[in-house]
Amino acid sequence: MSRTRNPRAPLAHPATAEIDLFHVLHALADPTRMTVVRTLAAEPGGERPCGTFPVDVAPSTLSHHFKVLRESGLIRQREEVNRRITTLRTADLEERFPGLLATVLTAYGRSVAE
Amino acid sequence: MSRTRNPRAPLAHPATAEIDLFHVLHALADPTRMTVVRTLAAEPGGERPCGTFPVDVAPSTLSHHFKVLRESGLIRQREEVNRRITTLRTADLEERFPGLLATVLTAYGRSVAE
DNA sequence: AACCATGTTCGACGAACATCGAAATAGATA
DNA sequence: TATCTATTTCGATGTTCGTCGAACATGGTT
Repeated sequence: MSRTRNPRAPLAHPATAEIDLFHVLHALADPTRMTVVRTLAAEPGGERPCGTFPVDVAPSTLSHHFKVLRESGLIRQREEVNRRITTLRTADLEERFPGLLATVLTAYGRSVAE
Repeated sequence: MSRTRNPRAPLAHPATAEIDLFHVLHALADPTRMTVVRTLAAEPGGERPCGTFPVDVAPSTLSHHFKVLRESGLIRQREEVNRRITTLRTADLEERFPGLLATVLTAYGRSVAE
């Protein structure tokens, strides 16, 4: 018995009804994670692999942020060939907290525009 | 020279244009602070002294939360006789991030109602 | 002058967080 | 099979956070 790792955990996502507002707000209160969310929201129906986000952190750090986003219910990730594809849970968020995501993204757009 | 304290600092508030979205989201991502905001929002034009909020933390802890809320731009505090009166910066928030506060408060109402 | 009420600052604590580098996993390719 | 690519997990580090109790500041009351 040498290794007791848990590689490739089964990617748990909260159900729509279980999405917690405080977790969502906390997840959005970070520039790197906001960039991820905003990038996904920019292209409707957008999916993209982890490596393609315009963020400036180490891969392991980004992986951590994906976990936070996933567990908060903001994004969904599915396994694919050699990639992990990320999508925004737009509809689920809209069902759980109507208007929240759009309003926050608009607010972010404002603050970027000075 | 014995004491180098700074009692009763002059209560700095960010200008409306300087309100930072990440600070706001972070401030709202805490149950105690959310309770403060929600309590103020519940009564239109509501003002109330610090001691009258339905929260369950030590006075010093609450004071800390007020500081976070004040510095994020969510609340305004003014000195009065022996009290410090707190108000929600509803109009300023609306100007800076339209719809954000209302949407978040509605979302919170939802999550409380299960 | 003592006391009380209100709310703050200070200093400490453990928990959570953002970050990284190294090692590991899994599949595709050479 | 060895290697490359994509991404995660692990372990460590330094920082921020939420919390508290103790002490302090201010002003009204006794």
